[in-house]
Amino acid sequence: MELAEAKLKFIETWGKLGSEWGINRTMAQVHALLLVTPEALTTEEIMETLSISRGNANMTLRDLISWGLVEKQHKAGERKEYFFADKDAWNIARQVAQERKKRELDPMIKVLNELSMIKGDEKDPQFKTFKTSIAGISKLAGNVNKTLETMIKAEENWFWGSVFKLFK
Amino acid sequence: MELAEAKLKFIETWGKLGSEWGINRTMAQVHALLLVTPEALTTEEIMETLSISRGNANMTLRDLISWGLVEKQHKAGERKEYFFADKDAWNIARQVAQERKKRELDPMIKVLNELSMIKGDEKDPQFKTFKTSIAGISKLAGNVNKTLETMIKAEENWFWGSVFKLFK
DNA sequence: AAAAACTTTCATTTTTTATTGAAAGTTTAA
DNA sequence: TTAAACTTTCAATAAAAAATGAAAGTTTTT
Repeated sequence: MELAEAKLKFIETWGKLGSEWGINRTMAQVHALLLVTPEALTTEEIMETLSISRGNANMTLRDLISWGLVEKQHKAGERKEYFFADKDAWNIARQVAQERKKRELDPMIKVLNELSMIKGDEKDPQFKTFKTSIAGISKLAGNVNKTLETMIKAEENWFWGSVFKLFK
Repeated sequence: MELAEAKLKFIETWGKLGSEWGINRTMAQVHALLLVTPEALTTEEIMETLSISRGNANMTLRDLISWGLVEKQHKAGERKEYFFADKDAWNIARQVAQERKKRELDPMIKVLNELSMIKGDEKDPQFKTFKTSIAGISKLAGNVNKTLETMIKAEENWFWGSVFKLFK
């Protein structure tokens, strides 16, 4: 396989994975492109390589920046903005974990806490099932939350080292 | 908050979470409904409660069964099928982990392995960046994979106990 | 063997999500 | 100050995903 072909394959695969996990395919593709590109790229270059419009490229890049996965760069004497992705997989994972926690897990936990409060007749099977199910999901969400907090702060080797020491 | 209201809130929230994670909102809602319902429900009841069509209910339930989250039940002397969800959050998490691993992580790892094979000029920055990025992602994917394998086989208390012993 | 009770399929429609591109906005340079 | 270089916005359009519902399929009962 040629390098060019491999890059395309990676962009396609990363895009597909993203879309399966609720991340806009184009956004994942732009990220993939930047991941396999040593230099920072301009909007123009990204538009051309991925055949997307200026508007799409602009909004996608803004999104990637808001996810903390891409940063703007400026080259001396040039007006254009360049975009560059952190290539470190652990940083990427932490960043994604942090954002999804903030955007999705934290609000979920908030709702679960509200729902846990509900009072009712302990003899009513409807009530009991509700209580028990919510409690179980709350507990799980709490454990995931703690693990993510640890991960977000952790250094890669320490984290996996810790995990695998026990799992062996 | 009334129980009925709380149920609706849970169904809505679970549906939203699902859609953010690439799972059809209706599918997550049907799952949520079954999670807070002690008895098994018929297609008819699900259709009515969630205001969805017969076709949608049928396909969604089949999907949930294929994810291992819901099972069919038959009541003696009745022709209708009833649907019931496992309420155990750890079972649900394991089941989802197992399916997503199979459907998404495993294929990703396969592609990453192919892409890792590529040979080229170590002096070429394009090539070097590609190699390094893919290697980093591969390593991460491998660690996630191992952790999921452990989790899928694990008993809940042992798993979280192990994780938190180290993280403290 | 025909009707009744129920489930599944799938072409069509609806809804949701993503993309386009031209116009408006902004910043720098002439 | 105005033109050039570049970025952002957003109404309109297109594409993708989900939902509908009527017809076809299946199994059981009469």
